Amino acid sequence: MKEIVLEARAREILKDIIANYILSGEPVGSRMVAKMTREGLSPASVRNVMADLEEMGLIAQPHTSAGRIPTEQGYRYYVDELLEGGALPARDRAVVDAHLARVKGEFSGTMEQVPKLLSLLSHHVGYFISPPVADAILKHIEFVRLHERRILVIFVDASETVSHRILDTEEDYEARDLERAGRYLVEEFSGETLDQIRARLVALMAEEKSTFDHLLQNAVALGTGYLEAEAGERKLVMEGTTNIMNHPEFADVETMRLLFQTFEEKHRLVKLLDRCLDQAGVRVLIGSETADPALGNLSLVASPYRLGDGGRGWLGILGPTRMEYDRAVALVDYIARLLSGYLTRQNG
Amino acid sequence: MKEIVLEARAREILKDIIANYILSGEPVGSRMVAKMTREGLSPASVRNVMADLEEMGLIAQPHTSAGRIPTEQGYRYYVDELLEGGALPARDRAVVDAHLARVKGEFSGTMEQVPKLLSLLSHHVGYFISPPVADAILKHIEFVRLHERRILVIFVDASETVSHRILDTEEDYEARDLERAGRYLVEEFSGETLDQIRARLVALMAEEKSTFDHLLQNAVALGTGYLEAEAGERKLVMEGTTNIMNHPEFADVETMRLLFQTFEEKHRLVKLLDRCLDQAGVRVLIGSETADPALGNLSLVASPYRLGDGGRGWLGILGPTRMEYDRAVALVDYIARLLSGYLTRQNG
DNA sequence: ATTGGCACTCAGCAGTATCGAGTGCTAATG
DNA sequence: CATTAGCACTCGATACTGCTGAGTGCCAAT
Repeated sequence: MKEIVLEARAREILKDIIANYILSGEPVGSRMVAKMTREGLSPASVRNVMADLEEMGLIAQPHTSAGRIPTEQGYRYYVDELLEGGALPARDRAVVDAHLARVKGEFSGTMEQVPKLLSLLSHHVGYFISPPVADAILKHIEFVRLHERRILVIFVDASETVSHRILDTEEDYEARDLERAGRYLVEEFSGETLDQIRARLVALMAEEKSTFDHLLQNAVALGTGYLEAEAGERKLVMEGTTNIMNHPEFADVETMRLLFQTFEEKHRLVKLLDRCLDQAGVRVLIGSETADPALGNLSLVASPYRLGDGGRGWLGILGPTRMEYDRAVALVDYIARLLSGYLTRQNG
Repeated sequence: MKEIVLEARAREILKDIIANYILSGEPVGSRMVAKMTREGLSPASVRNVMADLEEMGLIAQPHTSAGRIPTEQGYRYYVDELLEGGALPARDRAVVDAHLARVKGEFSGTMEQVPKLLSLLSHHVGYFISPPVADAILKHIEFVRLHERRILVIFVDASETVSHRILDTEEDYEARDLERAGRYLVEEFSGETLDQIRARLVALMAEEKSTFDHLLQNAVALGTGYLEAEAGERKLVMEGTTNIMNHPEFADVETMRLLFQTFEEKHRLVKLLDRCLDQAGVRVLIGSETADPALGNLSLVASPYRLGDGGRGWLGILGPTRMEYDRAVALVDYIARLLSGYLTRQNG
């Protein structure tokens, strides 16, 4: 995409148009802008500039006799160039602090609270995506015999996330062996990520094949069984989806139906964010940039967070393209930083 | 409520009106009914009967020059008196059988599949409510030391439901003691419900207070800690909420917003069903009978299921009052019976 | 008891007129 | 030469109109 350069006045006017539209939701006319802008420009002059902005594709008219609304590119420019990254208001910071302090360090509580907070303070949809299980750090693992050839695997992550899975095995294991297998795995691999463990297990098996005793083989078999089942999985929690309905641009029932169906297939959003996994800091995807037609004209504000050394997850806000980006970015950024601090400290 | 008695012809006509309205969603006029009814009644005669039915409050006109639609009482009469309880079509039975066979006996899988099935086959919202935790039967319990004074309790139910909870304790327990405590509880209380266990624990403590060794005290303390935290809790899974949007009677965005907000507070539905816990068999609540204004003109079809001896849960369908009650009832009934069979057998 | 006939009601729809917000262009202005 | 006042024009929104047709209630005829 070619660089867009605007002189000061055009920038000012574009900013006014977008800011106004975000607040009111209605097309902004030249008179309105003329009133807002500091220097007493006449509507006619403003119109000239607006014509230029329209030619550049930054704003558009819904119909001939209407004011202008931002295009996606307009929002893009606004977010990239015109937003001065203010801090989150103290009031909101206090709310976040209070809620997160209560679940400090406990991952499952965090997973509940964060999307609620994001939704509450933004009035949009808040989401929280856990790091991939493959990056989880082993703290404890336990095998429980349920029946013959049916074993419950319980896995505890360094951040105290508990997950479990029922495995149907070929062989029938005895409770005592399972216990020892679990203890062995904890002693040997505690503190490593599942990916690392998997790698070392394979290496160990190749290297010392002959010297393996039955116990170790069991542990390995069960461990890899668990790993394979869980590996790429991530959990997504969304909160406040009904907020979407408050916005007039989604008054159309058909659009809404599509949208909510998308919400039900959560993995889509996860995939979407995986594509920009490399990025650090807050990232904003506007409208069609999400590359998911079902998301229609929604925007996504996302930030990664670090879970100790154990991997990265995502959190953020999903709302209409007409969103208060400054607030949204500040909020997401604040929570992501705070959370990384908590979870990392807790884990060190 | 006073008994309503109708002669054969009125019953026939009422049934035709409601059946037709359920299918078409549009008010049914006298001409329409005259065409359907076997004996060649003229529209004028039908009108007379309709006037009677309206007087009795079973049907109503949305406006003067429109046909009739059923009132809530009309639906009530229809469901109670006019519905011949046909069996679920073989086609649907096959779908249910196929899906449930795959998760046969495994509770967590069932909990996922059942609401999906209900939603899929009814095109409405399917829900599934687990039995209260207090009725769960202990199969295995395990304590894991996470930090000092921070313990993970893992509880496995006879139906292989796994739940866990993190407890912050007063005392710092050693890993070895925790292990022994867990083993003690399993040996002593395995096969009993949490409620029974709680009762016996209290009794034991009162009775042999002096002879208690430290270990047992620990086990009791931890066990009751877990019990108190979890006791009344039940889980609710809902599926297919977007189906609601397909129905024209919910085209209004404001109604829909309210409805979805209600869906987010799941406990409401649970409470609702707890009020009719005594009932056996399929139960139908129509419109305001749900006693929850936010549910607007929705109806609820519900049936309890038995989880072995371990307690009862609920499953069912939530849809517009204009619902194919015969199909819905047959579906809910079939799944509830099938499930009770599976889960009970598995557990014996 | 049933039914044909008839006057009546009323939602929905299409057509029409009006209004006003906002534009683009042009000519006048400092 | 940038700015601006003025003006003709466009077009969505709104309100009013009349028409149509589905459906009713009632009454008199069968």
